[in-house]
Amino acid sequence: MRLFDTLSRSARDLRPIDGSTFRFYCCGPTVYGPAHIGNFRTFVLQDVLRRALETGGTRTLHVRNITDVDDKTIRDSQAAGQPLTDFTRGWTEKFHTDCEALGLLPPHIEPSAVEHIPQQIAMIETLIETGNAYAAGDGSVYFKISSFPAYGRLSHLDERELELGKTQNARSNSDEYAKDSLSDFVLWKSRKPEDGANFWPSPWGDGRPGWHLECSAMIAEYLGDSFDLHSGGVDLVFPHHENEIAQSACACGGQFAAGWFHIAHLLVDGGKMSKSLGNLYTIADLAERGHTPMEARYVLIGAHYRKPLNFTLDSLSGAREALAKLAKGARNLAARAGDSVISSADFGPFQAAWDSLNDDLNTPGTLGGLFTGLRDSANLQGSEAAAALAGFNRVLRALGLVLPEEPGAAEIPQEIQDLAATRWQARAAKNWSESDRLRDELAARGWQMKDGREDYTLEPK
RNA sequence: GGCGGAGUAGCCAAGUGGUAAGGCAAUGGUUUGCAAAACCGUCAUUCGAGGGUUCGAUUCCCUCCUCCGCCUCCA
Repeated sequence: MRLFDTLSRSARDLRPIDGSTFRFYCCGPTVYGPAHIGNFRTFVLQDVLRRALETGGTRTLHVRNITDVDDKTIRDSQAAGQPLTDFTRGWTEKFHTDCEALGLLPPHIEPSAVEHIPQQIAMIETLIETGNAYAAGDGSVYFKISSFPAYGRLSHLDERELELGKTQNARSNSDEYAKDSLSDFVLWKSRKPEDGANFWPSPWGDGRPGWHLECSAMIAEYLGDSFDLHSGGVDLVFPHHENEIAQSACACGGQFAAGWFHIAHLLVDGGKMSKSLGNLYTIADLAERGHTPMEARYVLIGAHYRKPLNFTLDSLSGAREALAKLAKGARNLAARAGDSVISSADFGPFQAAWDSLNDDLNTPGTLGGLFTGLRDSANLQGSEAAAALAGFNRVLRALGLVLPEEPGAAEIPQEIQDLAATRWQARAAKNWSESDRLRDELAARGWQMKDGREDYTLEPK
């Protein structure tokens, strides 16, 4: 597996640095509302990466956090009149439901920020001891950027116009007086009235951890000072991941993340997604429009992760047809395979699809490879068909796609079956008007009758 | 303004220094009482615009246009 690394700006082979398990961390959701499809683009691509590694025989350790204490969770929990933990638990459960629907493998470890306050305080103490952080007069603690010369490497700060402190001058910020440098970022936020009951005691007084610190502390707890890959949406490159590097390098030593995997943003109808434009979709929103989570997953992997993806509702309909076509192809292949035993473990006609996936996670190329692979295996029989089907299924699992099943007769309501039978008789009697009327009635009830030469089938529309 | 990314058929979207995968939609045919479904076909002389390098560029270089993201707590 080769993957583009944000830090070195080059594709690198992914091999576990400990020689056995590929350990990676993903910045998880802030649980103050339902996650939207833009969030899920990131989580789905991270899931595909994991599945591809595992399909290729690499063991993984996947850590993804839950951000359950920050400005937004505190603000909205109070607006909802709920204790913070009750509020975030509800949204965490909703997130898990959506993840399962989208076929995301649960992370091996899913730590939450509020459950790691002591670790965060300990990390701040270390940073103060090493001279990388300082307590300000108001009870907040800040990271001293000037103490870490490597600051800005990930986001190429030295190549940017941003002169630390300059752009902040015009900004009104009540904390400014307390910082040595305007660019220093907060590790511990002193308690404020609007925080309500959400504060914790610390050596610097009551308060709560800063957002950036949460990830660093949880990474140190579960992955140590060095691990294989850190991942998130592109918007996290600066300042979040830049700050994590500074905190962790100074507090823990080690190399921190050996590689960085950032997923580009999702656009809707060619523009930015936002609530005010009414184009911010959740999984529930799509379900209301009759689209399944698997259709959403297909769309989300339909573009390369480093390119913006233009999401449209039409693309979901296209995904439905594409998934149905894959399912049909797989059924045809299975029928030709019969009871044959698989004799080889390679990908056969789906080798190109597998190669695409391992070439910087080229998911659209992989999807194309599935269709061409099915086309190229159209004449395979017996064990050759069985081997091809095995390759197809391995690639499909690596993508995390689950194909729609053909509806069984048992799922069709009796009254629908009766209507269909009546129509079939009318049709046999060449009573075309009655036949067409019953066909329309079935359609109105959501069922499509497909006429065959000897028999018919019913499918939900 | 700085940094980063993107512009490929009606839509979504791969890819390559040697002449454009795949999906959706559309459309022709077979089939059908008519449809649908199914099956077999068709569907970019061209890759934002203009220059340059090259035997040859969509792919490399330059300029320009447009769009998106980040620039202190947004995946």
